[in-house]
Amino acid sequence: MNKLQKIYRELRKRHGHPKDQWLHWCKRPKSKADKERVIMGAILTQQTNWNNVCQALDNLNKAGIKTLKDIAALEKEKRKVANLIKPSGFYKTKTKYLFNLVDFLVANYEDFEKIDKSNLLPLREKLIKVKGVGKETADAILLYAFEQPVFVIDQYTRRFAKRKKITNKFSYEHLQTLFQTKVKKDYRLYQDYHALIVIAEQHYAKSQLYN
DNA sequence: GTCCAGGGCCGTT
DNA sequence: AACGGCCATGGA
Repeated sequence: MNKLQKIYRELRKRHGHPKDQWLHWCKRPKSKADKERVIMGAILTQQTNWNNVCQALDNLNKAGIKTLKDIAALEKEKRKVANLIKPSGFYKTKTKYLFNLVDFLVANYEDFEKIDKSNLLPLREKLIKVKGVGKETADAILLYAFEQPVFVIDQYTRRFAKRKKITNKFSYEHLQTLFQTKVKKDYRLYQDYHALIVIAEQHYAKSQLYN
């Protein structure tokens, strides 16, 4: 058993199974609606705290905007969307990014639950070409919506890797390759592992608060 | 009032 | 390739 596998066991021992908890605020995305919400969240959460993202998603929901198609249909009323997502910050940029992504997905992957998952490699490249979608956002979409065994590298993962001295190189590629080669390729495991990293880092941050 | 949060783009070296 | 400025809100 390698180090990353041991760490996963320790995390499970200490924090239990993340169960349906994903990223502390949202259930493991199972239904198509959940997955579409995760896709919206992937843009809204860029450099933004979850409380603000929740408010934005809540605003969209209350306005009856629940699916990617709902957003795509508002092509002529982007201001409306912009106002609803204001709490998530950077709202003018994020409105553009959101429409870029939604337009791409609706046009090419509308029924993304039924597409051929044996040939998804090019999808990551296509996603990254969408203006506003970088590596992390693309990988979050692949892991949570397309259920691909892709390890998402974010600030929490980086801090965790540093704190645990998992490696001494922290580039996106290096960390991702590390996790993906040392941890069994299973999207559910990657989702759980990542959720546990977030939980662990939040615990750690709290414990450091009074030091 | 100040600081910062789960990125990504763009211009400059 | 690497770095810095920028985007904006709400909670601590």
